[in-house]
Amino acid sequence: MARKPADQSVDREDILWAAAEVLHRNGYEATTMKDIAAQVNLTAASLYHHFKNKDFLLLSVLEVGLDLTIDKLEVIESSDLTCAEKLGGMIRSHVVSVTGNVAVGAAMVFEIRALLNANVGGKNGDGAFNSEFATRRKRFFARRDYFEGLFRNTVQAGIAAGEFRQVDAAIVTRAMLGAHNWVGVWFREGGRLSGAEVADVMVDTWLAALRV
Amino acid sequence: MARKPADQSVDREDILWAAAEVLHRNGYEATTMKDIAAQVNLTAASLYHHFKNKDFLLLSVLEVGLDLTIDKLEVIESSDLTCAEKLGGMIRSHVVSVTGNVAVGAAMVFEIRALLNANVGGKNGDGAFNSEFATRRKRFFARRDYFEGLFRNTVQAGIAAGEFRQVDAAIVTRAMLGAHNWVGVWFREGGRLSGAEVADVMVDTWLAALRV
DNA sequence: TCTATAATCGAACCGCTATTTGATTTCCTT
DNA sequence: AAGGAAATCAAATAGCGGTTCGATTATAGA
Repeated sequence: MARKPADQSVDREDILWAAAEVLHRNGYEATTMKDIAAQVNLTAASLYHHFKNKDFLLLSVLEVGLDLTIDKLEVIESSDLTCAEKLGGMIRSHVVSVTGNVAVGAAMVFEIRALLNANVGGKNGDGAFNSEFATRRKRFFARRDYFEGLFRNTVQAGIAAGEFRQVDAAIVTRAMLGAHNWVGVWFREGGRLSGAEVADVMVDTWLAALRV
Repeated sequence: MARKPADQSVDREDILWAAAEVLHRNGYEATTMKDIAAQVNLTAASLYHHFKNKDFLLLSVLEVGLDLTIDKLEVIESSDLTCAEKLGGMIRSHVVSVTGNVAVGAAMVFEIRALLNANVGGKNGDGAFNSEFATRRKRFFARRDYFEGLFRNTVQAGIAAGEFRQVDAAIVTRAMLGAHNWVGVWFREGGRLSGAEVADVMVDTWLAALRV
């Protein structure tokens, strides 16, 4: 009794982007599987062929977003630029990422709380799921710390090298990331500035804040 | 068939703080009326004597948080300090507010999307509710813009007065507010720094970023 | 003390949402 | 062409959550 399998041209990737978009718009809890499915012309039931359940889908979105961002940062970190040049590059890269894919950027920021609450309280004591989920979630948060560390270490190194003035690197780094994350909230394609231009302002601002 | 009306010592105010706290922990959609009620030893049904419904409760939390913050800022704005002094005071005030009541601070930031989605799509065409809600929501967003304007105008004035270097005031202001908002996410009472100390770092950072 | 009003509760209602299941269709490989 | 695997769907399930309702208790004023 199935009807219009139609396209059958939707893959895991498509669903991930669609989910990121809806998540950005509505937030995890307010996002229904139906919403996500509709975005790719599927029914909610079909999503379960691609993802174990809603929590895994969210986790996958976050993983992809974080991986993409980290990959670019690592290239910069392992270059032989000065700390100021490195930090500038990292800021630009991060902000461009956020403006380039607002959905993923915002999901990264706002849905992490949902990830924390997810799959605890053990509604389904389903060992297999919970175990894999717990592992991947833990790894995600570890990577998130690593991500923050990339920025913080660069700030710290710059201070040590005398390129930056003495500041509380941990706090300043978080201030920086907060500013970047917030971009995902207000940035709109087609506004006064492009993503790259916003990124330039950010680079300028933070290097000014740190200049000795 | 009612049982233990017990205390009867809970007022609207108590519920607001409780709601802010739960909201901060779980987010609007993941927060149930039962959760909020439990926080003040009530049942979900009882909340409806104090608030029309869940959306109004959220809105009230946001209104209170914003009002408190704006009140303090206005005092500073109408003083006769230099722009740098004003901006420093405003930053300190805002950050202290956020660290002092993380719940309200975070709710202000993270639950605004919920407010946007709330009460639209007209499940209940209930004219009275929807109309009052729409009005108050609109006013809330207007005040939110006003709040941002307080900072932006001070930055702008500082540039005009030659106290600050030439920057894109709109973007820098948003960067600033993003940094402050983010504090509500990571700050924990009893950590390495107090709220006031974090605020000091912020003031130092932003004045450094703007110094000519 | 008596009474009106406020605050509270338990229970029930209803809609919505994640998820499962079993059939059906499409697609790839041979 | 044929068969199996993959993708999709409709329908059903189960439970949760906001909200309403009527009854009960507390409280403040006359």
